[in-house]
Amino acid sequence: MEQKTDISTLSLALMGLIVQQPQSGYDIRKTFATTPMGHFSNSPGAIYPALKRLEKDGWIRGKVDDAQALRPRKVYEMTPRGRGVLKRYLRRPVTRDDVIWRMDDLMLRFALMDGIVGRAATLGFLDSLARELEAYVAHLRSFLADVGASMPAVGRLAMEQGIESYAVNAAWARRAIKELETGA
Amino acid sequence: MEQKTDISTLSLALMGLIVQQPQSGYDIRKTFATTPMGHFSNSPGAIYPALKRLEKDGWIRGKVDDAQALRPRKVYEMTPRGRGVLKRYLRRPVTRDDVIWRMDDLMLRFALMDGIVGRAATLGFLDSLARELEAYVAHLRSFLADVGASMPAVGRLAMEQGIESYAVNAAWARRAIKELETGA
DNA sequence: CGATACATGTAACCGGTTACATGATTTT
DNA sequence: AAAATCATGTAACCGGTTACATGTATCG
Repeated sequence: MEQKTDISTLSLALMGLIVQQPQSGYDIRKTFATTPMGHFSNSPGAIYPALKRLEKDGWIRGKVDDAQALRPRKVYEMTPRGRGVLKRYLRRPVTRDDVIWRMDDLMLRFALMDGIVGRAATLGFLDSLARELEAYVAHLRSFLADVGASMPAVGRLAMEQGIESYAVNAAWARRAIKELETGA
Repeated sequence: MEQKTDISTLSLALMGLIVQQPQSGYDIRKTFATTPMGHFSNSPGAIYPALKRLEKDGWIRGKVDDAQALRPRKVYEMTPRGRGVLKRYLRRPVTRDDVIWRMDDLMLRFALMDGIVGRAATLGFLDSLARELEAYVAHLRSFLADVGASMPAVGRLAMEQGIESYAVNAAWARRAIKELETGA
């Protein structure tokens, strides 16, 4: 029995909302439309099919709620199996590839994990995130030091923008660790 | 005669390399593999089909170079039509949607535009980029001020990360303007 | 009566990812 | 002889985007 371990960022966002409180696709769309969570999509043509897939995989379960709505709503809730998959996914180590290719995904994982796998795991996550970011920043800086002189000004500036972005994320992660350790 | 105006980030990166110097898919892959440009893809299954599409659209033209290679290389060069499309694309105004959904694309546009549409356009681009970023940061900050108190600590921290990223990009854009104005 | 909110969906399209194929030459 | 380099590609799959479809109920 092979275990599928890959989850798209959108699916992760959907599960992250559903795990906090059972809700319908429409509810999710409203959240996406009114908060920065909308960063993860805003089109029904992505959300409804994604919910179907999650249901087909047995990670969420939809119940038709015909009670008082104009049109029957389908309220999804997490299955135990889905919770397990989600926990495993959230506990995956942070890789270099993640920080290069999937920063969005990492931030979403961070936002969800505290409530699902606990504070200790969150702190560990932030620490490894900071390490990977710092290592990557060092790599980019040395690349820039090597070839920067021979690059046109705009090329150098573009690289600096990238480096600064990663660096500010690393600093943020360090600060987040402190806040979570001292705060509640 | 409708004019297609949409260009994927990968296609833009390909044209950006080819416009600077005619080259083959393999050359491009090497650049992607050894520089941060690799951020825009690294798989032949994306690059070769994308080159074919660009050729089919008449934006680039490939010539087989059978000279001394082990296996014949196909060297692509820009067509006048392709140059026109590229210029028009690079001159498009910066929108709010761009900064939310396509920051990568914006940075690539910045890196390419100086050489293709000139310094003045680049400075104008940076100014409107900074404005859009600052406006979006203000929007996010006011959202956070409204609902931040009622959010869990990790939610607030996640939002702060996003805000800081945009803010550092805005500051970078302002600094880039100064450097490009005073430098060469 | 028309617009808006509620609520869920489908179909066509596009393009990126993964994995594999091909085949010559040079290096170990 | 095996592995790596040069160089280009294809096929299957997946999932996101866009645009459209559907139907009720309430509000102005």
